[in-house]
Amino acid sequence: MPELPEVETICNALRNGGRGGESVIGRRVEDSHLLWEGSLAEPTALEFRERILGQMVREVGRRGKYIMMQFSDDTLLIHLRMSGDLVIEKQTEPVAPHHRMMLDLDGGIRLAFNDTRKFGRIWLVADPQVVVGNLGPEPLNGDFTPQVLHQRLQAHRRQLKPLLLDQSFIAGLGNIYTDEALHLAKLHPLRISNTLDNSQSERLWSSIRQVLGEGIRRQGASIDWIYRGGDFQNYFTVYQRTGDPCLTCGVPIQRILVGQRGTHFCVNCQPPPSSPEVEKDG
DNA sequence: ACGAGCGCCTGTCGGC
DNA sequence: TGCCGACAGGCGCTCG
Repeated sequence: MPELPEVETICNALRNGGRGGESVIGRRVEDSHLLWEGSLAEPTALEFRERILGQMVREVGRRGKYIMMQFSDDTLLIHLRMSGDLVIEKQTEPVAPHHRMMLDLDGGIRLAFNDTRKFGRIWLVADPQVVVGNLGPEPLNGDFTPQVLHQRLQAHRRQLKPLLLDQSFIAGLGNIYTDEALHLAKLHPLRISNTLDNSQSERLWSSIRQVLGEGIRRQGASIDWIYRGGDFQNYFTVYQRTGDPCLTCGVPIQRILVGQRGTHFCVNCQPPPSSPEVEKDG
Protein backbone atom coordinates (compact mmCIF):
# COMPACT_ATOMS: atom_id res chain seq x y z
CA MET A 1 0.00 0.00 0.00
CA PRO A 2 2.27 2.73 1.14
CA GLU A 3 4.65 4.35 -1.28
CA LEU A 4 7.49 6.77 -0.57
CA PRO A 5 5.36 9.66 0.79
CA GLU A 6 3.33 7.40 3.10
CA VAL A 7 6.49 5.68 4.38
CA GLU A 8 8.14 9.08 4.91
CA THR A 9 5.07 10.23 6.87
CA ILE A 10 5.18 7.14 9.09
CA CYS A 11 8.93 7.64 9.69
CA ASN A 12 8.37 11.25 10.69
CA ALA A 13 5.72 10.19 13.18
CA LEU A 14 8.00 7.56 14.72
CA ARG A 15 10.88 10.02 14.92
CA ASN A 16 9.11 13.17 16.09
CA GLY A 17 5.88 11.82 17.55
CA GLY A 18 2.56 12.20 15.80
CA ARG A 19 -0.43 10.15 14.64
CA GLY A 20 -1.32 9.84 18.30
CA GLY A 21 2.04 8.42 19.39
CA GLU A 22 5.27 9.59 20.99
CA SER A 23 8.78 9.45 19.58
CA VAL A 24 10.60 6.14 19.72
CA ILE A 25 14.05 7.74 19.69
CA GLY A 26 16.15 6.87 22.74
CA ARG A 27 13.79 4.13 23.92
CA ARG A 28 14.93 0.65 24.84
CA VAL A 29 13.27 -2.62 23.86
CA GLU A 30 11.95 -4.33 26.98
CA ASP A 31 10.02 -7.13 25.33
CA SER A 32 9.04 -8.37 21.88
CA HIS A 33 6.06 -10.33 20.61
CA LEU A 34 5.98 -11.96 17.22
CA LEU A 35 2.33 -12.74 16.50
CA TRP A 36 2.74 -13.97 12.91
CA GLU A 37 6.01 -15.73 12.17
CA GLY A 38 5.72 -15.16 8.44
CA SER A 39 6.20 -11.42 8.94
CA LEU A 40 9.80 -11.98 10.02
CA ALA A 41 12.16 -12.41 7.08
CA GLU A 42 15.42 -12.55 9.00
CA PRO A 43 16.75 -13.87 11.38
CA THR A 44 14.83 -16.70 13.07
CA ALA A 45 12.18 -15.81 15.63
CA LEU A 46 14.39 -17.04 18.45
CA GLU A 47 17.44 -15.08 17.36
CA PHE A 48 15.35 -11.96 16.66
CA ARG A 49 14.12 -11.85 20.23
CA GLU A 50 17.51 -12.53 21.74
CA ARG A 51 19.18 -9.85 19.69
CA ILE A 52 16.67 -7.01 19.91
CA LEU A 53 15.98 -7.16 23.66
CA GLY A 54 17.84 -4.33 25.38
CA GLN A 55 18.77 -2.46 22.21
CA MET A 56 17.96 1.26 22.01
CA VAL A 57 16.48 3.16 19.06
CA ARG A 58 19.13 5.57 17.75
CA GLU A 59 17.38 6.94 14.66
CA VAL A 60 14.59 6.32 12.20
CA GLY A 61 15.23 6.63 8.47
CA ARG A 62 13.88 5.57 5.12
CA ARG A 63 15.34 4.10 1.94
CA GLY A 64 12.82 3.72 -0.87
CA LYS A 65 9.78 2.12 0.74
CA TYR A 66 11.81 0.57 3.57
CA ILE A 67 11.63 1.95 7.09
CA MET A 68 15.07 1.68 8.68
CA MET A 69 15.33 1.87 12.46
CA GLN A 70 18.89 2.07 13.64
CA PHE A 71 19.25 0.33 17.00
CA SER A 72 22.30 0.14 19.27
CA ASP A 73 23.87 -2.76 17.34
CA ASP A 74 21.53 -3.75 14.52
CA THR A 75 19.20 -2.21 11.96
CA LEU A 76 15.50 -3.10 11.95
CA LEU A 77 14.11 -2.83 8.42
CA ILE A 78 10.39 -2.97 7.74
CA HIS A 79 8.67 -3.16 4.35
CA LEU A 80 4.93 -2.47 4.59
CA ARG A 81 4.04 -3.94 1.18
CA MET A 82 0.30 -3.64 0.53
CA SER A 83 -1.41 -3.29 3.89
CA GLY A 84 1.26 -2.71 6.53
CA ASP A 85 1.39 0.09 9.07
CA LEU A 86 3.49 1.02 12.08
CA VAL A 87 1.76 2.51 15.09
CA ILE A 88 2.84 3.76 18.51
CA GLU A 89 0.36 2.99 21.25
CA LYS A 90 0.18 2.45 24.98
CA GLN A 91 1.03 -1.04 26.18
CA THR A 92 -2.35 -1.06 27.89
CA GLU A 93 -4.12 -0.94 24.51
CA PRO A 94 -5.76 -4.24 23.59
CA VAL A 95 -3.92 -6.07 20.81
CA ALA A 96 -5.68 -5.01 17.63
CA PRO A 97 -6.67 -7.52 14.94
CA HIS A 98 -3.87 -7.96 12.39
CA HIS A 99 -1.07 -6.88 14.71
CA ARG A 100 1.83 -9.08 13.57
CA MET A 101 4.71 -7.89 15.75
CA MET A 102 4.99 -5.72 18.83
CA LEU A 103 8.01 -4.20 20.55
CA ASP A 104 7.41 -3.04 24.11
CA LEU A 105 9.54 0.06 24.68
CA ASP A 106 10.39 1.78 27.93
CA GLY A 107 7.94 4.45 29.05
CA GLY A 108 4.97 2.10 28.68
CA ILE A 109 4.61 2.42 24.90
CA ARG A 110 4.55 -0.18 22.18
CA LEU A 111 5.62 -0.14 18.54
CA ALA A 112 3.17 -2.33 16.64
CA PHE A 113 3.41 -3.67 13.10
CA ASN A 114 -0.12 -4.10 11.79
CA ASP A 115 -0.58 -5.86 8.46
CA THR A 116 -3.94 -7.22 7.34
CA ARG A 117 -2.70 -9.08 4.28
CA LYS A 118 0.53 -10.42 5.82
CA PHE A 119 2.63 -9.33 2.83
CA GLY A 120 4.89 -7.06 4.90
CA ARG A 121 8.34 -8.18 6.04
CA ILE A 122 10.74 -7.39 8.89
CA TRP A 123 14.52 -7.84 8.96
CA LEU A 124 16.96 -7.40 11.83
CA VAL A 125 20.47 -7.28 10.40
CA ALA A 126 23.88 -5.91 11.26
CA ASP A 127 24.36 -4.50 7.76
CA PRO A 128 21.24 -2.97 6.11
CA GLN A 129 22.91 -3.14 2.71
CA VAL A 130 22.06 -6.83 2.48
CA VAL A 131 18.39 -5.74 2.29
CA VAL A 132 18.44 -2.37 0.49
CA GLY A 133 21.69 -2.72 -1.45
CA ASN A 134 19.98 -3.32 -4.77
CA LEU A 135 17.68 -0.29 -4.71
CA GLY A 136 17.86 2.38 -7.40
CA PRO A 137 18.43 6.09 -6.74
CA GLU A 138 16.47 8.00 -4.14
CA PRO A 139 14.29 10.33 -6.24
CA LEU A 140 14.32 13.30 -3.86
CA ASN A 141 18.08 13.30 -3.28
CA GLY A 142 20.24 15.99 -4.81
CA ASP A 143 22.28 13.52 -6.82
CA PHE A 144 19.18 12.35 -8.71
CA THR A 145 19.41 14.80 -11.58
CA PRO A 146 17.54 14.95 -14.91
CA GLN A 147 20.74 13.70 -16.56
CA VAL A 148 20.88 10.68 -14.25
CA LEU A 149 17.28 9.79 -15.06
CA HIS A 150 17.80 10.27 -18.80
CA GLN A 151 20.86 8.03 -18.79
CA ARG A 152 19.03 5.32 -16.88
CA LEU A 153 16.03 5.52 -19.23
CA GLN A 154 18.35 5.17 -22.21
CA ALA A 155 19.96 2.10 -20.70
CA HIS A 156 16.73 0.09 -21.03
CA ARG A 157 14.15 -0.61 -23.65
CA ARG A 158 11.17 -0.98 -21.36
CA GLN A 159 7.66 0.37 -20.95
CA LEU A 160 7.70 3.37 -18.63
CA LYS A 161 5.07 2.06 -16.20
CA PRO A 162 6.75 -1.22 -15.21
CA LEU A 163 10.17 0.42 -15.33
CA LEU A 164 9.19 3.13 -12.84
CA LEU A 165 7.67 0.46 -10.57
CA ASP A 166 10.98 -1.44 -10.64
CA GLN A 167 12.64 -0.53 -7.32
CA SER A 168 16.12 -1.21 -8.71
CA PHE A 169 15.51 1.45 -11.38
CA ILE A 170 14.21 4.10 -8.98
CA ALA A 171 13.29 3.61 -5.32
CA GLY A 172 9.97 4.57 -3.78
CA LEU A 173 7.45 4.86 -6.61
CA GLY A 174 4.32 2.68 -6.51
CA ASN A 175 1.16 2.46 -8.53
CA ILE A 176 -0.39 5.76 -7.46
CA TYR A 177 2.57 8.08 -7.78
CA THR A 178 3.73 6.46 -11.02
CA ASP A 179 0.38 7.08 -12.71
CA GLU A 180 0.27 10.62 -11.33
CA ALA A 181 3.83 11.39 -12.43
CA LEU A 182 3.30 10.05 -15.95
CA HIS A 183 0.15 12.13 -16.35
CA LEU A 184 1.88 15.28 -15.12
CA ALA A 185 4.75 14.56 -17.51
CA LYS A 186 2.29 13.96 -20.38
CA LEU A 187 3.87 10.58 -21.10
CA HIS A 188 1.91 7.45 -21.97
CA PRO A 189 2.57 4.52 -19.56
CA LEU A 190 3.50 2.25 -22.50
CA ARG A 191 6.09 4.61 -23.99
CA ILE A 192 9.43 2.85 -24.39
CA SER A 193 12.06 4.27 -22.06
CA ASN A 194 14.89 4.79 -24.55
CA THR A 195 12.68 6.73 -26.98
CA LEU A 196 12.39 9.73 -24.64
CA ASP A 197 14.32 12.81 -25.67
CA ASN A 198 16.09 15.05 -23.17
CA SER A 199 13.16 17.36 -22.60
CA GLN A 200 10.78 14.45 -22.04
CA SER A 201 13.15 12.87 -19.51
CA GLU A 202 13.43 16.20 -17.74
CA ARG A 203 9.64 16.53 -17.65
CA LEU A 204 9.40 13.05 -16.13
CA TRP A 205 12.11 13.93 -13.62
CA SER A 206 10.38 17.10 -12.43
CA SER A 207 6.98 15.35 -12.39
CA ILE A 208 8.28 12.54 -10.18
CA ARG A 209 9.77 15.06 -7.76
CA GLN A 210 6.62 17.18 -7.81
CA VAL A 211 4.11 14.38 -7.08
CA LEU A 212 6.31 12.84 -4.37
CA GLY A 213 6.87 16.24 -2.78
CA GLU A 214 3.17 17.01 -2.86
CA GLY A 215 2.38 13.58 -1.41
CA ILE A 216 4.75 14.21 1.50
CA ARG A 217 3.35 17.71 2.02
CA ARG A 218 -0.16 16.18 2.19
CA GLN A 219 1.16 13.48 4.55
CA GLY A 220 0.39 10.75 2.05
CA ALA A 221 -2.84 9.34 0.70
CA SER A 222 -5.52 7.66 2.83
CA ILE A 223 -7.62 5.27 0.80
CA ASP A 224 -9.68 2.14 1.37
CA TRP A 225 -10.43 1.17 4.94
CA ILE A 226 -7.09 2.13 6.40
CA TYR A 227 -6.78 5.67 7.72
CA ARG A 228 -3.36 7.23 7.49
CA GLY A 229 -4.16 10.83 8.20
CA GLY A 230 -2.99 12.20 4.86
CA ASP A 231 -5.25 13.75 2.24
CA PHE A 232 -3.34 13.40 -1.03
CA GLN A 233 -6.19 11.19 -2.29
CA ASN A 234 -8.20 14.39 -2.75
CA TYR A 235 -5.66 15.61 -5.30
CA PHE A 236 -5.34 12.56 -7.56
CA THR A 237 -5.53 13.55 -11.23
CA VAL A 238 -5.82 10.06 -12.75
CA TYR A 239 -5.50 7.33 -10.11
CA GLN A 240 -8.94 5.83 -9.34
CA ARG A 241 -10.57 8.39 -11.63
CA THR A 242 -11.53 5.97 -14.44
CA GLY A 243 -14.22 7.55 -16.62
CA ASP A 244 -13.99 10.91 -14.89
CA PRO A 245 -12.96 13.94 -16.96
CA CYS A 246 -9.26 14.73 -17.17
CA LEU A 247 -8.70 17.83 -15.06
CA THR A 248 -6.57 19.28 -17.86
CA CYS A 249 -8.61 18.56 -21.00
CA GLY A 250 -11.92 16.95 -19.96
CA VAL A 251 -11.44 13.70 -21.88
CA PRO A 252 -12.44 10.66 -19.73
CA ILE A 253 -9.59 8.96 -17.87
CA GLN A 254 -8.89 5.45 -19.13
CA ARG A 255 -7.82 2.38 -17.18
CA ILE A 256 -5.77 -0.45 -18.68
CA LEU A 257 -3.82 -3.33 -17.23
CA VAL A 258 -0.03 -3.13 -17.48
CA GLY A 259 1.82 -6.00 -15.87
CA GLN A 260 -1.33 -6.90 -13.90
CA ARG A 261 -1.44 -3.39 -12.39
CA GLY A 262 -4.33 -1.02 -12.91
CA THR A 263 -2.96 1.90 -14.92
CA HIS A 264 -4.76 5.22 -15.26
CA PHE A 265 -4.06 7.85 -17.89
CA CYS A 266 -5.54 10.45 -20.23
CA VAL A 267 -5.31 9.30 -23.83
CA ASN A 268 -5.43 12.93 -25.00
CA CYS A 269 -2.77 14.42 -22.69
CA GLN A 270 -0.62 11.27 -22.82
CA PRO A 271 -0.52 10.24 -26.50
CA PRO A 272 0.07 6.53 -27.15
CA PRO A 273 3.47 5.50 -28.51
CA SER A 274 3.78 5.51 -32.28
CA SER A 275 3.59 2.02 -33.76
CA PRO A 276 7.27 1.76 -34.81
CA GLU A 277 8.18 2.31 -31.18
CA VAL A 278 6.33 -0.72 -29.90
CA GLU A 279 7.63 -3.02 -32.62
CA LYS A 280 10.60 -5.24 -31.94
CA ASP A 281 13.32 -3.35 -33.77
CA GLY A 282 11.63 0.02 -34.04
C1' DA B 1 16.49 -8.25 -21.35
C1' DC B 2 11.93 -8.17 -21.33
C1' DG B 3 6.96 -8.98 -20.18
C1' DA B 4 3.27 -12.12 -18.72
C1' DG B 5 1.34 -14.96 -15.26
C1' DC B 6 0.97 -16.42 -10.75
C1' DG B 7 1.39 -16.84 -5.70
C1' DC B 8 1.25 -14.79 -1.35
C1' DC B 9 -3.15 -12.99 2.02
C1' DT B 10 -7.41 -10.58 3.67
C1' DG B 11 -10.97 -7.62 2.86
C1' DT B 12 -14.46 -4.72 0.23
C1' DC B 13 -17.56 -3.92 -3.31
C1' DG B 14 -20.75 -4.60 -7.17
C1' DG B 15 -23.52 -7.72 -9.93
C1' DC B 16 -26.69 -11.38 -10.14
C1' DT C 1 -29.70 -12.71 1.46
C1' DG C 2 -25.81 -15.21 -0.33
C1' DC C 3 -22.40 -16.29 -3.62
C1' DC C 4 -18.68 -15.09 -6.84
C1' DG C 5 -15.50 -12.55 -9.26
C1' DA C 6 -12.86 -8.35 -9.59
C1' DC C 7 -9.94 -5.60 -7.36
C1' DA C 8 -6.53 -3.54 -3.88
C1' DG C 9 -0.91 1.30 -2.35
C1' DG C 10 3.99 -4.83 -3.59
C1' DC C 11 7.17 -7.92 -4.99
C1' DG C 12 9.54 -12.43 -5.90
C1' DC C 13 9.42 -16.28 -8.74
C1' DT C 14 9.04 -19.03 -13.13
C1' DC C 15 8.60 -19.28 -17.90
C1' DG C 16 8.90 -18.06 -22.63
